[in-house]
Amino acid sequence: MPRSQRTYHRPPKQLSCYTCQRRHESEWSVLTGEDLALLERARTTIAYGPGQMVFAQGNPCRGVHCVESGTVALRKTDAAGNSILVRLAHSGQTLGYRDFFGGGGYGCTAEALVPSTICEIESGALQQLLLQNPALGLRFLEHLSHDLDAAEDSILQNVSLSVRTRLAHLLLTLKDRYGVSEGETLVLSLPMTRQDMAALLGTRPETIARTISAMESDAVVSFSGRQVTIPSLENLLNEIEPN
Amino acid sequence: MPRSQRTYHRPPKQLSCYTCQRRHESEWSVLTGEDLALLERARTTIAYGPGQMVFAQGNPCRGVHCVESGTVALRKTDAAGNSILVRLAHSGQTLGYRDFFGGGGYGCTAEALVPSTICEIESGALQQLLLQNPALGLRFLEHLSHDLDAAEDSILQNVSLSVRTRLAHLLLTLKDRYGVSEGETLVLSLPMTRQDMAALLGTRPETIARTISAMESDAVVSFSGRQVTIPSLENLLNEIEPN
DNA sequence: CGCCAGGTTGATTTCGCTCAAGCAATGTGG
DNA sequence: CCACATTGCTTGAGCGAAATCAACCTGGCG
Repeated sequence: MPRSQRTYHRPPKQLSCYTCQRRHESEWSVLTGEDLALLERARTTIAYGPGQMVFAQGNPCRGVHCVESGTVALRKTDAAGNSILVRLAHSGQTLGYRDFFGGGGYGCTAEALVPSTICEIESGALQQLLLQNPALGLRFLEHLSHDLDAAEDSILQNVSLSVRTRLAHLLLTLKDRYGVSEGETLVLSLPMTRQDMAALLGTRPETIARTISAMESDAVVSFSGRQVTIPSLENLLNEIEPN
Repeated sequence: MPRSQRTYHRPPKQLSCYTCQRRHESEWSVLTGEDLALLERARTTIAYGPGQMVFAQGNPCRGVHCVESGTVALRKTDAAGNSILVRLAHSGQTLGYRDFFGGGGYGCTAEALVPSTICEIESGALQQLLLQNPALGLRFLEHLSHDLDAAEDSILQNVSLSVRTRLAHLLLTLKDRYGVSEGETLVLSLPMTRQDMAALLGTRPETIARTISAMESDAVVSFSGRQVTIPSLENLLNEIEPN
């Protein structure tokens, strides 16, 4: 359950697809001229606070969502109420395309973890763009392929690797985006709670806590709230190659 | 390791995209006229025997593959040698599109489980078709979206459900394609070994054997080689709703 | 101040893995 | 045609990683 479902929105600063730096990293980079103008017209920008929901699993898909800034968690819940954190989405990434193409409702719930600015592209315009510009579809195909690849890797990881190894993997993927290097040591500030980490690794919060203290007593990492200190990247890398 | 990697091929009977019944269930159903003619020209048909490899993980992607008849297993192996069966592909389904769109090599190995006839569509032609006909790309986007959805469901299942429940799920999904109803009881002939079932559920062959005998002593199912008898579908359905 | 969600720690249990042995069916070569 | 290897399957014994249940701590906040 997201911390807050209130519809409080920070007033977004003025954005435009023409000036958006993120656009060049995204699928929309293939658009020019009239196509880009259509995108601009179909866009709505909304600012979300931490804990606010961007869209909810099962709701009809309104369009796709571009993260201009911030971090968004995608959660999936099954009928029995079990839930996992499918993945994190960062600035420059597009959300909800899976649901747009697949039809039906959203397959997961999206929740902003930190203050985030997100543009929403309305379905009709997107449909039109895709039919006008095959290159856009190809970009989405590429994106979706990589996501599928990542999902399959994640299945394989879950069945074959220990929680400790998976946690090491997670920290290593987070370091690029949230880490600051201070000489030899590396400091990262986690964008999420331990419960979220547990949901991401397909385990329980207690297990995360235990694994963290085990790694701390081996001096591989040092946690303090959401601050993680990694004295030697070398040691952390050794965690994922146990042989 | 596939049973056989010999390049022995049964002579395929003459096929054509124009007469292919499977085409209407597939992405290619949106093609007409010159596009369809291009598809026909880019097609090569190959017949595979059980255990033969259609393509291997890591190899460069030659194009996409359409299953005209048969059943194909898609396996994925990680660096440490752990392997899972990602999914099964049946007649009318297209394989290798993920790898085509994502670039790089094939992300998994495809192996025919039963005698199968598979058409290969060469990359260049596919690229051209996608640029000429945006609707084709949309069909692939839809397909890929569903696959991603299935992969995420599978992650959720693996972490939250017991092997017994997952096995019940598997039998229920197989019943539509491989089951024959005999009055009240249902008989299905599995297209795969128990080892494959284990790989599909992310577990070990021993665990599958144990789970099967547990379910047999509860009279939910009855196995005899690859023949499974389900006296009451009701009972099997109860397995997946334990409350 | 007390509440509460998030986090930690401990004790116990359990599910599934590992290792190991044995069996049946199939295939192979002498 | 038999001896032997191979492959798939089953069963047993023991173990271990992680889940569960439960208590307790901590910091933020109304």
